[in-house]
Amino acid sequence: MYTYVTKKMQALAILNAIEDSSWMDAYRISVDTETTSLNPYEARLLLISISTPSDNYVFDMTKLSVAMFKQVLENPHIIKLGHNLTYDYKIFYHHGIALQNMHDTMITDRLIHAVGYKMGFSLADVTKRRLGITRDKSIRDGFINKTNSFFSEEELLYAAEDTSYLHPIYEQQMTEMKKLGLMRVYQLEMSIIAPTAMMEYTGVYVNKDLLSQMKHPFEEHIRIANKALQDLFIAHGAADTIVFSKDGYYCVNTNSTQQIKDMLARVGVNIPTLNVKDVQRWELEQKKSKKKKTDDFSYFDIIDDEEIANAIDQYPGVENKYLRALGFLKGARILLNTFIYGILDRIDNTTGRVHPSFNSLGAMATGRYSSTRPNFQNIPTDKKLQLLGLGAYSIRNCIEASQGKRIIIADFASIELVILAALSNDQHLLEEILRGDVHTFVVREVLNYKDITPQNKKKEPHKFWRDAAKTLSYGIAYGTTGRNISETLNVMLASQGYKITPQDGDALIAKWYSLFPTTANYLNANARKAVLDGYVTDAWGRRRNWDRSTFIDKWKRFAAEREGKNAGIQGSSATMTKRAIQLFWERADKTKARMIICVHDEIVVEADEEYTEQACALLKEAMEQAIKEVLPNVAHDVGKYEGTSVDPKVSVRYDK
DNA sequence: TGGGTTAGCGCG
DNA sequence: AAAGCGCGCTAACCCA
Repeated sequence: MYTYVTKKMQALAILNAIEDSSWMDAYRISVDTETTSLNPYEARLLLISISTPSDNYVFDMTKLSVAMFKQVLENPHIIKLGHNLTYDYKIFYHHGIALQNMHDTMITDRLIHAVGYKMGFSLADVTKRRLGITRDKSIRDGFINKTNSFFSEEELLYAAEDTSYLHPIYEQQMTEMKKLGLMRVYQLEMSIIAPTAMMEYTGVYVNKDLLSQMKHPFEEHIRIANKALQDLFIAHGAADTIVFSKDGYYCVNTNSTQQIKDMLARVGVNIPTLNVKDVQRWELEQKKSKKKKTDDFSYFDIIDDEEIANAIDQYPGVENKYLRALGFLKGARILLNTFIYGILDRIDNTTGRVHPSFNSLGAMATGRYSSTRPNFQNIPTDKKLQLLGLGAYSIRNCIEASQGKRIIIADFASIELVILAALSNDQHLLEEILRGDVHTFVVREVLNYKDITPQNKKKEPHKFWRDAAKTLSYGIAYGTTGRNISETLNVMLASQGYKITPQDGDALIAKWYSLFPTTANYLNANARKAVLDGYVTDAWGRRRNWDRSTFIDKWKRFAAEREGKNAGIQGSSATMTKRAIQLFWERADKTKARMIICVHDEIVVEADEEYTEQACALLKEAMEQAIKEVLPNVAHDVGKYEGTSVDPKVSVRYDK
């Protein structure tokens, strides 16, 4: 049963009645919008569906004005239920309405489930799972690009049902969250819907011309590296057929892992996989068995462009010259296709900006944000471009503050070890991190390299050891194994002439654990908890869950142990960032400063030039307060030491 | 032809 | 045989 509302007087009467109910404790309505587009700048509002706990209304927005909804939707005493409210927030904001007091049934279900495997969270999925009702999504899809203003009985009923289901879903969710101790993180998640929606709505200014200028040099690098590989395979007799086209000739599609592996086998390089990690593993084996070289040639003999030949020659990671050229080619290709064409294609026609989606529980197992279309959490650093011999260009520098504004970048510097130490309440580790230099300590005590001092730690060869110590400590926070850490360290320390066996790796982890037994206990306890209880929690009670029935497979169990060690750390880090986002949202002038990107432990804000100083201060304050609230046992030290102080940087672009 | 998966690589 | 955590995107590949 629902009421189809087309007349202004009728609509006002209904909205007034809802407003009158707001004196009730925790009075709630559910809200949904049907629009012609998912882009808030283009979307035409077709229907607004509202359900109270007892009645369903479908408002025909082709006949009614959205302004009359302002009072109800902004009323802080009325809870607004919705599925994926980030979207509805943007739609209403575009019409001058800022939703208040939201309960998002999609985010809440993600929070409750929080598992490491793929699960559906569309309204249809949640309705099916919780109420056993199957929904036909095709009716909803019919609203997109709708040109007329006639609504069928079926469409109206569908809209009304959608909102009516949200009430029983809400009741289930609240009961479950209270039982699971999730209320604190739930409040946090709901409070960042608005800043998340506004981050998407605001978008990021990208200098189109600057980014476009990068196409040609990247294409040249790719063309030359590709030609070099073709020539090599042909010269070494690996080519069956050579195809000639207007762009030159080729014997293999260098994009195809399968074809490349076949070609490599023909020139004597028999390798199972081509990713860097496996290649490094394979190369170590080759060295051990003293196989004779199959790549006895120079890039300078086959590549005319000296600079590119040199860049490939210097490209780090792997030794074998076929594989190195291939790695170089793949690196250049991903940058061109994903980040240059990919971002250019996403510049919005209406705003001239790029509007990525930020999914506040995209990393649904851990609590971190994810970013899509495009992903703004994996923009290459300038170092990557330098390695490709393209250091004259920068993708990050194409992301600019718009006219009269500034970009502010602030991150929690190396917060994960602080979190690990604080969660473990390991006074010794905290002491080393906060008042000393834990990596230098690990160099001396675990790696047994004694020449390092606080003064020379940034100079070679001491820096090598410090980097290795850093890798070991972070590896431990990720639940690394002896075998893995030995391989990683072998690559890092190869130039120093050191070799580490998997057994040595085990010994390093054991030594690290023996120096910080309290932290070791925390990590091992969480590994056990993941397996025995099927969940672990972060500092504010955020849970990550595992399906314990899979643990009869010991490899699944081992994976859960590693994940269990890391989940509390990564979850707490996400909680900290989100708390900072909320505090900044509460305190900053939203018309003068807005978050535009969030990369896990980094918050990027675009602010009016004259408001920059104040925005920096507010951001620093919000982030440092977040550290204190998430890690109360280090609150006393916050702001005093490198690991617990935040130092926002101001620029006209996203440079880091 | 179209959807789902895999391999590889970008970031924290 | 499987072995560091968390993500998303592109091209190739696989199958219907």
